Amino acid sequence: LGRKIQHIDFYRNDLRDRIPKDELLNVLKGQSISHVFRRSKYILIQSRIGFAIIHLGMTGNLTYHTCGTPQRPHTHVVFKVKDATGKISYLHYTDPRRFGRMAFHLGPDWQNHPLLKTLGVEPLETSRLDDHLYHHTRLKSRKIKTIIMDNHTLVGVGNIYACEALFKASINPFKLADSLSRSQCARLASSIQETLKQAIAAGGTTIKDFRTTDGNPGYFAISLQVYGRANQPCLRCGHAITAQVLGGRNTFFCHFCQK
DNA sequence: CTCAGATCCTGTGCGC
DNA sequence: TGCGCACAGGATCTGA
Repeated sequence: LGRKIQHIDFYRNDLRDRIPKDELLNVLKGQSISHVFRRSKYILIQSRIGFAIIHLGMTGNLTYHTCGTPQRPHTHVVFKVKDATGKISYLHYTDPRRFGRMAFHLGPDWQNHPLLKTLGVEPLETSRLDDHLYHHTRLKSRKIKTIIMDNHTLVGVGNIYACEALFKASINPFKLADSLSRSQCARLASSIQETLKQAIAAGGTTIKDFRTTDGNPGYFAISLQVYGRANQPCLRCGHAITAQVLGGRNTFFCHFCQK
């Protein structure tokens, strides 16, 4: 916060989408950073002009360096930053699989950006997530797992946490959404919140690539109850965990515990 | 309305 | 040892 972006170097511009270089320079170059926050998995960096919007995708990360030249392969963007004392540092955007994304928004109304305006609720900032889930599941014949992974319903729940939350709530991922009772919605809502809180407290889930901002892996993987445990015994009942594709994603659950 | 399948991408881990 | 292939995942799009 308060630091000034002096320059941005782009080493390639094809992430998931083309990086809007000129627009990002317009928003950030010569400007000081007034606010940094996130909505869903999008990081927003605010200046007087507008916002840079950054999604890290699967394998993206932002790290500080004293050197402006890329230190690792797959460093695609480098922000040159000056603090109040005049000290220069460099924020490197690195993303091997280039599933990440950079976008921009002019003016203060970031909520209207096309990537952000259709997003559902923040699960940890919604007091009645149970009601929200109940209303969102009525008259829906989709399977419940695809509903909680859909960012139009709520954000932040990817494949790993969807599997874990459904196990915690004892709900079968293939169950049709509108067949969930009110109490099942309540159980699912609190399971989602608990799962996310526990994962955040553990520093996230590292399967392979993920690193926290200090460069360490996240330790939630050791707490996973079902994800990645196909054919291993359910930790609650001992029956074998099932792996089955749902919505194009491998889905892990216990046939016996999850109804 | 819903879903399967494809798409974007690279590192990894497997079988042969 | 080395090659080819399947797989992982967030978000979105197409066609059925």
